[in-house]
Amino acid sequence: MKETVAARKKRVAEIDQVLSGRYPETTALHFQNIFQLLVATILSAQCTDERVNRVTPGLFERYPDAAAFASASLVDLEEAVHPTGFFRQKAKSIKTCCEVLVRHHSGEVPLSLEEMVKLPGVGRKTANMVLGNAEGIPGVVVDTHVKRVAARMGLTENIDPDRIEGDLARLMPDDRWTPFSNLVIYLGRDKCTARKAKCNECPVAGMCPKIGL
DNA sequence: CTCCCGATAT
DNA sequence: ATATCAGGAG
Repeated sequence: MKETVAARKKRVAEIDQVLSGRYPETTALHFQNIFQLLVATILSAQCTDERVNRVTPGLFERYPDAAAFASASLVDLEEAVHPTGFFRQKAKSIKTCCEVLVRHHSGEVPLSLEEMVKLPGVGRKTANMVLGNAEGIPGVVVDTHVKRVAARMGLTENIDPDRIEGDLARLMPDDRWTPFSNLVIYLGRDKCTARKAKCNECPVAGMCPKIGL
């Protein structure tokens, strides 16, 4: 029988509560300000945070702000971000993004989703992640982990990330959007992995239809 | 839909 | 050998 919206909301609240207790601190990307988090998040595409964190300290020492990246040599930048993969793409994204920041935003990261998404190399996932974690502006982050876990746990029937974002947003108050996203991402990396999910070790297995609702 | 990149898990 | 990894652009 089909789960009601109210029942699903309650289940989400329980999942949120259990994960909050289990994973008190989930921020994995190292940053000191919103600009650094933006750059780090662009670098994190299809790559682990660990590899990103290995690169960013030296990167921000060499390029402290948007102006520095905007005037950087593309070849140097490519070399600096090389270990994170997709290095040509990412170097170009960061450089052109910083050029836009300098040209149209006084070198500062705009604090709205609509403006951030206009930046080259920045989509909704990146914008929501950055605004939520650096500025406390609520947003559901739908990355590959959230997409997978939400589907497995029966929190959405959609495949499209934008629709999943809407589905999850409607299931909880907006002040839980960012924390819940972080928790689910952590769970996705830790237990609910893409290839071989460790359901026997999962703290919210009891709330997952895959195990038994 | 493909492409970008390379390491690692399976 | 192949799928996947904190995706987004063309």
